[in-house]
Amino acid sequence: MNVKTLCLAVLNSGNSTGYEIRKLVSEGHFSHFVDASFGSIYPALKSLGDDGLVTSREEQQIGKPNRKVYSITELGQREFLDALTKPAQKDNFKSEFLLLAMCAELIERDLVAQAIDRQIEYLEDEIASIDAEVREVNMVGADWVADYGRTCLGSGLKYIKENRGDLEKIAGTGLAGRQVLAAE
Amino acid sequence: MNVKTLCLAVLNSGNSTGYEIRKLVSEGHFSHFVDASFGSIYPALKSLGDDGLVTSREEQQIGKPNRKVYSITELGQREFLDALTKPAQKDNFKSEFLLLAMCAELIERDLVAQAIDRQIEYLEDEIASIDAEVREVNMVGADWVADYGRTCLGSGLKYIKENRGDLEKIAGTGLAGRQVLAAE
DNA sequence: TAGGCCATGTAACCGGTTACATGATTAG
DNA sequence: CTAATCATGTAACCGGTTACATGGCCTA
Repeated sequence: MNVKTLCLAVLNSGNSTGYEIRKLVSEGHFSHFVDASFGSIYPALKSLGDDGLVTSREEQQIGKPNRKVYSITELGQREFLDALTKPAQKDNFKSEFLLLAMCAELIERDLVAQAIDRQIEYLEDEIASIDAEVREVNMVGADWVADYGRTCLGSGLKYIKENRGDLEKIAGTGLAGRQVLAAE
Repeated sequence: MNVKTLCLAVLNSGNSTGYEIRKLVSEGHFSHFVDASFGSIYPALKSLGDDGLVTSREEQQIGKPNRKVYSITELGQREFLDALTKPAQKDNFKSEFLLLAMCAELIERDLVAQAIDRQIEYLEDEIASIDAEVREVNMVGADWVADYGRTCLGSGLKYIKENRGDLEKIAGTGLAGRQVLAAE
């Protein structure tokens, strides 16, 4: 999923500016499963315009900089539908926390506990922001996606809270055996 | 989390070759929360060697190409611990499926149903491979991580199976209203 | 008056992927 | 006989980020 398609997706549900797309995509409700920054969104929008997939009109504002409102064209809609027709790329998940958890035996207990605390806080924040953001998007599918997110994050959070003891128990147990391993 | 640190993490739990690291990291048990390819792992290993964080020795094999077995040094272990001490980067999750789900109203019902089928299959595969791979890693934390993965993926899978009807119901409902939106 | 928000845009940089080169062995 | 597995490595390329430039308005 490249930034162009992402822009089309957002614009497909209503007109928007580059600034707003970035906000939605990297702070708002979309931010939980996609991401993009100014440096890729503005060029993408420009290129989409060149290809006739979007149009734009400049809007004056009082006391604020002009904004360039983009709308998707029929061609753009077709392009977007096309992109969705081909099998979606698999989900992509990266987690430093899980890497640390995997290596727990080699890390001091305090450090592991700290990492767990931070992860819990992070997951709780994430869930809270889903609740807050879902109202800002006028798409029917948003509620379904929000529920899905709450479910997954919630079950992960519950697992960590209930089983953190097990991880903390094994923390540091590999430190003594390290010399043996190194000598091999 | 860059590839170098990732290599240190793997090597911290035992000696390994570039080939094996890639397998573990992009097909094996690590692959569910990190990723890297040959083109980044081999240069990373080389650079780690230059910095004295790992050592390597070449091993002859009969009927197979030589393998270069890397071991982490004490310096490397310290470096790795250091990397883990600073707060972990937040989890990073990307999902084309959720983007599609979010836009469900603008997509034909069949297409949505198809995407859901594929997502279910993907999640089931993912869970099955966790079960298969966890035995291949000799780290105590692996079981905890595997359980975490099963929990999260399982709850997501369950949600999709139970609520797919709701999503399919709203699929395509936005297609008629599109003209109105475009005219605005 | 300092910092944050609104708002658009560019250029340098970088981490990583893709594809290629090489080649023996083994399984189907 | 073909394809896959083992195994290491390089080079071109690319998508995207980071940081910068610009500047008015509003809030603390």
